[in-house]
Amino acid sequence: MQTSRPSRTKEEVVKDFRTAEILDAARRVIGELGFADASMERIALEAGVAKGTLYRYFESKESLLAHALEHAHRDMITRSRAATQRVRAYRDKLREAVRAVLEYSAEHQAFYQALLERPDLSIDRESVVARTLTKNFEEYIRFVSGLLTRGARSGEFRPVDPRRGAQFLIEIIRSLLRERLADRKPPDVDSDVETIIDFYLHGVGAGGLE
Amino acid sequence: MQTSRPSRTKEEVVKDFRTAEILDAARRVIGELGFADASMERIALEAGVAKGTLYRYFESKESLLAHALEHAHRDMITRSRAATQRVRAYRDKLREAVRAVLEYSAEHQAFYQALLERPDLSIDRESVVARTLTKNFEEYIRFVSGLLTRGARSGEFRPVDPRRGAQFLIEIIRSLLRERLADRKPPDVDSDVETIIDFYLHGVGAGGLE
Amino acid sequence: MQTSRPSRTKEEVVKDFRTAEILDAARRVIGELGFADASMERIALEAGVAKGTLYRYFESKESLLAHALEHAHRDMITRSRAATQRVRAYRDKLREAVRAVLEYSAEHQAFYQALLERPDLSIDRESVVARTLTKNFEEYIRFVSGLLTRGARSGEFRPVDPRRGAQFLIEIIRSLLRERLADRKPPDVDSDVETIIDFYLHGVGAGGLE
Amino acid sequence: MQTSRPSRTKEEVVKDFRTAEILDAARRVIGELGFADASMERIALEAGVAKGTLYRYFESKESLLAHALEHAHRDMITRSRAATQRVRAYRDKLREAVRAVLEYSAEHQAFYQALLERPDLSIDRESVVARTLTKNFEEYIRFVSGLLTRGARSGEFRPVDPRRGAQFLIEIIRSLLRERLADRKPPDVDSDVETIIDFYLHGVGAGGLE
DNA sequence: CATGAATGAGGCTTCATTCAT
DNA sequence: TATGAATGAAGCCTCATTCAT
Repeated sequence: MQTSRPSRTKEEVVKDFRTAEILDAARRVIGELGFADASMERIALEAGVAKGTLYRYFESKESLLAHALEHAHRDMITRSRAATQRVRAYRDKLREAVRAVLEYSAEHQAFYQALLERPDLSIDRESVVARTLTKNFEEYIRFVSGLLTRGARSGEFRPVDPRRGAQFLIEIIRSLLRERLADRKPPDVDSDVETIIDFYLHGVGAGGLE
Repeated sequence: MQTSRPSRTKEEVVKDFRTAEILDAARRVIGELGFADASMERIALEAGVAKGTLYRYFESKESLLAHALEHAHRDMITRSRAATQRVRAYRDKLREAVRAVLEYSAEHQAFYQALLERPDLSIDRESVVARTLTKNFEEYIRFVSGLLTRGARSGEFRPVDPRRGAQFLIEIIRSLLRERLADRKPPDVDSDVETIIDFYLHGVGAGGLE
Repeated sequence: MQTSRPSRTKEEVVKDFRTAEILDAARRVIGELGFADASMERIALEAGVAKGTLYRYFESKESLLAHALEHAHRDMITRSRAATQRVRAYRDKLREAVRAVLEYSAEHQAFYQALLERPDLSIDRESVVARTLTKNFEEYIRFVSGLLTRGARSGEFRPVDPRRGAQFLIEIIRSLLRERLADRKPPDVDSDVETIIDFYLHGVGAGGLE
Repeated sequence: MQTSRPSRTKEEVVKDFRTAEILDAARRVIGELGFADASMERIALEAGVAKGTLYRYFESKESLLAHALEHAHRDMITRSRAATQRVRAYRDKLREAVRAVLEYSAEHQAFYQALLERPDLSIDRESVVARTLTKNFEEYIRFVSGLLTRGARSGEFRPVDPRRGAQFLIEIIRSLLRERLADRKPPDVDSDVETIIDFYLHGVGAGGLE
């Protein structure tokens, strides 16, 4: 009467569930305290498990943090891709990608900064966390620069170096994100999306010859 | 013929020299290992002094790091201001400010990132270091937004929110900086300056209606 | 037949046992080296645990020392009270209180001095340890001066200032204690008790007019 | 014209003067902060000399503290002896000795406690300081017990163990001293002298049989 | 002789990791 | 498998002592 041998045993399901719980807890703790003060103790507390349990799911703190980043990154990039597919024009795709990021961040608060973070002063540069950040960052860069490349081909964008262009967009988003996170009552997402897109498309120049 | 105003005793000169040596050592260590792993032990080693000696010059690790940031920030902003005064047009002022930052960073490598850094995931958010970063960042924001405001009045720039505009520029510079720092052989500064200015003034839009 | 109220889990029992072990180790170390040289390292060694373990039981060195004092003080005052209740006459109560102290100290050696110690030259005067000493000392003062007051009312004692009288008794005890502790073979307790009581009741005067 | 070769050269006089200055400074610092917090830095500051200078006069911190104790002890015992010689009766001698101590302590405040201090919890027991304290204490004990012995021979005192009797007196004095030092406005010396002498001669007993 | 900058041993405390239950 | 007590390396800081000037 048992269901036809599921591809995953009950143990595996439980394990995956716990893993996700822990990663979420890590996300919350990092968001609240920052990387530097996110201790295993605190993460365990937040996850409602014992400290030792964390080591049954992750081999080290480094690994746990790296997975937490990866986890959130997956979430975010999935949303971004989905959002861009709902519209046609590349300007609109860009707009929706920006909106997806801002919305995601609104849900996950401060932690989110780390997603677009690069290997930074704060983190041991040889570390797994650093490599994960770099990898995630690169993936997002490729995603955005893909939009730019195809948008340039379609004539909607100037033919700028797409990698550079993508980087710039990401930085601008992060900058605005930071403000939003600092604000107790940030403006609504739409208005910030427009600010970014307007600036990103037209720059600050008055339009005359340079 | 010698001036009768010694103004600084030999001891003061020596003290200032040592202070600068330590700050430079700190700058190198932070550049190499990041904030999180910059220990007093390591800084002392780099400076060629004993651990205890650091405490003759700075009352705590926090204070030392904060001063290292401040020290570099002063250098950089001084250069930026000077550079902008050598030219008239606001677009040129902007260009020279960007160049000053890139050049300064070329000399001080990775540490430099911290200068434009804001209180970040890596750093205890209540700390003196965090406050110093915020202060420095705010000062640079005011400097750039001053340029934007006056440039807008002169008709060279669109009337965007100057604080936002300044933030965006700084983020773009940081983004490029990061690439330069990662590159073993970064392109020459002029070319990167043009990339930034071009993007910053015109955006990536093709120019049609949005 | 067994009680159904476990009241304390096995973990709590173990915890209490360890706590007591550590406090005893601290007591020995303080007794051996004095407060000033009682380091956490040394206490951990004496207790047979790692340095870090101490911090699972006490939040700081101060707290550990303060609890060690408190721990021993509780022991001692409990015994003193019990001893005084076994006899009627106030002179006898006094005698038994003195005996309790001397006996207790015989068991706990040098550390014991600290129990009757007041915030002293050796200890940071604002510290928790200092406050604990003061508190303990005051409690003992009240206990003794209670005996004096009631004994005076019963006509057994002269109506001296009871607080002063209590202080004097404690100091006399301490003085004798010190000798006992210094001696490898102190005289038996009874004889010292009589010495104290005799002196305390009659003074050194020959009895004529002053 | 120079005075006929003084027994001490000018250098020696200066040296002795400096030595005394430093010892006084140490006395003040110990009185203010206690032994545990009396650092060489602080003593040098108080004495108005450089830290290194202290080591020209004393070979170590230990030695300096021991000499400071010795120095103050000499002062005090000299006064006590002188005071006892101004009167005949042993009860009066005792009274004057007590008064000398209280008066001396009024001048030198908290530091004074250390004079009657015995090797204590606070101090490394093998140390020079500990040995100095013991020595000083013993000397004072001998002084007082001499009074008691001779007073007993003259019939003024009961024939108690003179060493014990001396100890008890010293402890009683210390106890009162402590109160005086804690009080912002201690009662006048005379009244405390009488309290001590009254208690010391007659005890607290009501006079009936024990 | 005097100075005070420099030293470095040693003290307190934190926290990632291990392991017996 | 989960726990959390125990561990000890490593970090920050203090201060007695030394020594070049």
